[in-house]
Amino acid sequence: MAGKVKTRDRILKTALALFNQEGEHQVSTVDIAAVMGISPGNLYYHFKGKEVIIEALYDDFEEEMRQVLSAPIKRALDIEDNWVFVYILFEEINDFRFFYYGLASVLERCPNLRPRFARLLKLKQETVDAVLTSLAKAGLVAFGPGEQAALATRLAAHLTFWLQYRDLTAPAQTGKNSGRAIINDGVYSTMIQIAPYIISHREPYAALLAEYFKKQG
Amino acid sequence: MAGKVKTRDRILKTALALFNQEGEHQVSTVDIAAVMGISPGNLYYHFKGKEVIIEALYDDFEEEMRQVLSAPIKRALDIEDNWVFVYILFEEINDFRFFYYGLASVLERCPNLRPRFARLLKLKQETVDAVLTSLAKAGLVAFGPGEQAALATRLAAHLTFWLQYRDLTAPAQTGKNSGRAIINDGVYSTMIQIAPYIISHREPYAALLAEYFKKQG
DNA sequence: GTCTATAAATGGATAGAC
DNA sequence: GTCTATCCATTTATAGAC
Repeated sequence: MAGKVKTRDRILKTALALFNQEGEHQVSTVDIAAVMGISPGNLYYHFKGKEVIIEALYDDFEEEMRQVLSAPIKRALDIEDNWVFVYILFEEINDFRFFYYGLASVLERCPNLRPRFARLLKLKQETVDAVLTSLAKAGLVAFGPGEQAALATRLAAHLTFWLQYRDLTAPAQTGKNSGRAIINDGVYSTMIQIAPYIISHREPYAALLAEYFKKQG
Repeated sequence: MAGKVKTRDRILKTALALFNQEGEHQVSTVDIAAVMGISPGNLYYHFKGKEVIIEALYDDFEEEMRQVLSAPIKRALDIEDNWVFVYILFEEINDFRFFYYGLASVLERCPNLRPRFARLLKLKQETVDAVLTSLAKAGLVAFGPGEQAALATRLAAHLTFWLQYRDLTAPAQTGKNSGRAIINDGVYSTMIQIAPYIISHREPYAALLAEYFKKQG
């Protein structure tokens, strides 16, 4: 009764897991049904097709992402808070990584997701920009003309393409907690891009970076 | 006789054009044959399948790319030379843009292209690093510890993902010379990332950037 | 080298019984 | 809500005639 999970939700959960594992366009609706042990017809009763499933998953993703991105708006973050913030951001992206690995495929299949994804990218960029502004106001960082906007743009792009980049440069780790390693690398490669602009407490920041780097080694 | 283009080459040329226009996985072998006005059977006589076509195209791309990337090794470049260098790099990428737009799809279909693409990315990064070294030696730029390597890495990634990023942020321009605009934006967004590290001739560089920006407006 | 015809395989989708 | 059975469309791939 109360513990019984609805088939609709099980479909979404299974689809997400399979998409993340194999890539969206390698997984058919029949595959999803087969893994769940239900019939394709049953699956089609709940979702008219694969597009609808993907869009439903995107709804979930966008909602969670917007929530995460609202954190720095609510209150200013110090450097360590930002560390955690970026970590959570990457965790969220990693949870729905099939969007990021197969971006082109997904947007081809679901063209109406394109403007939504673009808007989310813009929101990332604006959020990062706001964070940088608050860091600058706190006197921790300083930017030359245009540098802050450029950095915000770059970091938003970095968030978006990091998984693809990492997949290309590092061997595809199939290990247990390889997800952790990928996230850690992502956080590190993000934070190090801020380093050149730091004007006070440079040493603690460098130490933090070094320690973080050691932990993931 | 001498003017007669071999069918094999026409297939490659047509496939490349279609892939770039519509995206690789939207174009079937039948489509290619139809556009050329030959039969699918004939196409299969020349290429065993789509993979083989894609790999042949990648052979061409890699060869040209390696040639372009060898330029800065042969002789040191000044700032203006580098401008041209980056422009040619983006032109080359744009000529085979279907690899970059649908990277995940392509690598799923042709897994043996993955290590080759990864090696090419590494070569880009090493080349950029060499260019930065020569600029630093000429006293035009200066880097803190680790900054040069980080910048080289970022620029190589930028070259690789620029098309995807631009496609997401800017409306898909179907105009005549939209390719030019995309390339110009790519060059600009690359060169501006070097700006923070310039220590001499800052003004001429800024002027160059501004002028370039005006041209593409 | 090139064609026609057709096979084989897949993935998306629906109808109707239970 | 769920299943079985089936159909349709697309794409890849091959056989054999010209």
